Amino acid sequence: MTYSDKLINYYETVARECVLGLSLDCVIFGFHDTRLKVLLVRWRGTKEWCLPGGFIYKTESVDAAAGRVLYERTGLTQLFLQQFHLFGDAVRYDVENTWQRQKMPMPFGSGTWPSRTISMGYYALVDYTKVTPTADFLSDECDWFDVFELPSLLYDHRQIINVALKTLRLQLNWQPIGLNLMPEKFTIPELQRLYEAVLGRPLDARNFHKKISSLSILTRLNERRTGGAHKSPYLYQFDLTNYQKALVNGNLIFV
Amino acid sequence: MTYSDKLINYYETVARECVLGLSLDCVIFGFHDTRLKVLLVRWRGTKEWCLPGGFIYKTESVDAAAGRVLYERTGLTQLFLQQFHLFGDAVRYDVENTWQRQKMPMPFGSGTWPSRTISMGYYALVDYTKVTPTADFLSDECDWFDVFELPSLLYDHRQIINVALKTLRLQLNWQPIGLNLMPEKFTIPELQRLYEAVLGRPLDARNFHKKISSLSILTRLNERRTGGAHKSPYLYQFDLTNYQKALVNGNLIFV
DNA sequence: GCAAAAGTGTTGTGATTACACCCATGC
DNA sequence: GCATGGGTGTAATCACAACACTTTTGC
Repeated sequence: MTYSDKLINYYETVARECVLGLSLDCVIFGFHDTRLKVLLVRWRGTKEWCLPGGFIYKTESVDAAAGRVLYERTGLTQLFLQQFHLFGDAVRYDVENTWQRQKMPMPFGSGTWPSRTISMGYYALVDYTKVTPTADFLSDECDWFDVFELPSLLYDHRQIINVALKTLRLQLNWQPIGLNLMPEKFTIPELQRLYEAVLGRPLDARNFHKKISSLSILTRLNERRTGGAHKSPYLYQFDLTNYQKALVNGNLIFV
Repeated sequence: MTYSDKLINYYETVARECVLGLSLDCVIFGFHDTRLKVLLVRWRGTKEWCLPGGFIYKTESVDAAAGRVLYERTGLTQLFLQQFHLFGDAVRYDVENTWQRQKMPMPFGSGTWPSRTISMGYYALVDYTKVTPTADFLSDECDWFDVFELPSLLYDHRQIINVALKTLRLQLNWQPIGLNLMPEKFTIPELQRLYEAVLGRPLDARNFHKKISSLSILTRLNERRTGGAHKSPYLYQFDLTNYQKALVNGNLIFV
């Protein structure tokens, strides 16, 4: 059985068992080395990348389907995962061009397969250090990219990432961004780098420290991060109880 | 041809021409007599109400489909219309119970019709005075209801309205709520009633007046609203240029 | 005249911003 | 010892919340 046959077989299975005409695209954000990252997969046999995505089983909730896609690519469960936009334009991208770039028999126009696909966008925030990027049946590779240095993307996925980033910025104050993107232990300057990476502008270290401290959402550990050619910063971890309270009160403001 | 036959015919047409398994529900907010209103339709031959909704033609954008549904129920075009949530639980409501309450042959389980429906929620803000509520093929009646005094609703539509209201409250500061819900000319106390209706709590008249004035988004007209047994308030209208600026700056804050 | 709502200003408080120096570490 | 980044406090400004009385109108 050639890969091409397998692919056709795959689309037949999807057409039988999944909701037709609706798909998911997941923008998975991570944070590493002062940069905001996004997880992409490389389409099999090509140099084209795209967002991890998938279909929804007929008896599965849409949120659960998004969780499943994320688990398959990252190995993580219980992620921070959130709807952000339904991409439903009548013509979202150049189907012909995309088909050629994917170098694969695509099911478009086959009768059972719809000629256009509506896609629900989810974004996820994950701890970069805990992710094991894993390719799937349709892809050769799965890897992180700097959100400001993206490769050539299939479909309208660049636009989807832009909308996700815009949403992330708006929700920075109301959502547990730090909690989900940082590793368990981290320093305050590292957390500041995350906020700076998301907002795209520098923040004042003293004001950041003061603000974070005033929220009582962090616990200082009796450990320091050593190795840098400078004063060793303290390590912190989130105080979950107080973090929840601060979120409910909408106090996490860095606009 | 009986109505029942027509209904079956309708669902067959939808199955042929529309995206299957995905529908729209529109929460249309209006403001009248100091109360926040929502537009509902009464299911034909029953006392059950539900949100105006519809399906998406295969070649139509989802946003355009929502605009179409709204036009059909209100007669308005160019409405403020916004996605707010995708309702995609595997089991959203008791299908059997709903079917009985609708007293109609429903297409569920007919083979071509999917056994579950995912629904995209849109909310719209409209000028109550300009709306002509119009029933459709599936409904006997279309009318406004106080958002806090809703009748018995089909499906999970009460929950959808709750989510829409929550979204509206969150977006009160960032979206042109007043511009879309108020008639062309209005008084500042009337605008204050709208904010109070959305937020569900009273606001201080002096602070409200001061805040609104400081934004320079209103133009005072040389007219007053007469007829009340009290001092006649000035009429105002929105200064669109400055309104847009204030929105971009995120200044419209009444949290 | 009287009831009902409109219109208006000041003050206190809390949050945000701007800003500069010393300290610890690795090399 | 020196370069690098970490850690810390104060003062000015701004936005928001609390608060009371006079004016206008219809009846």
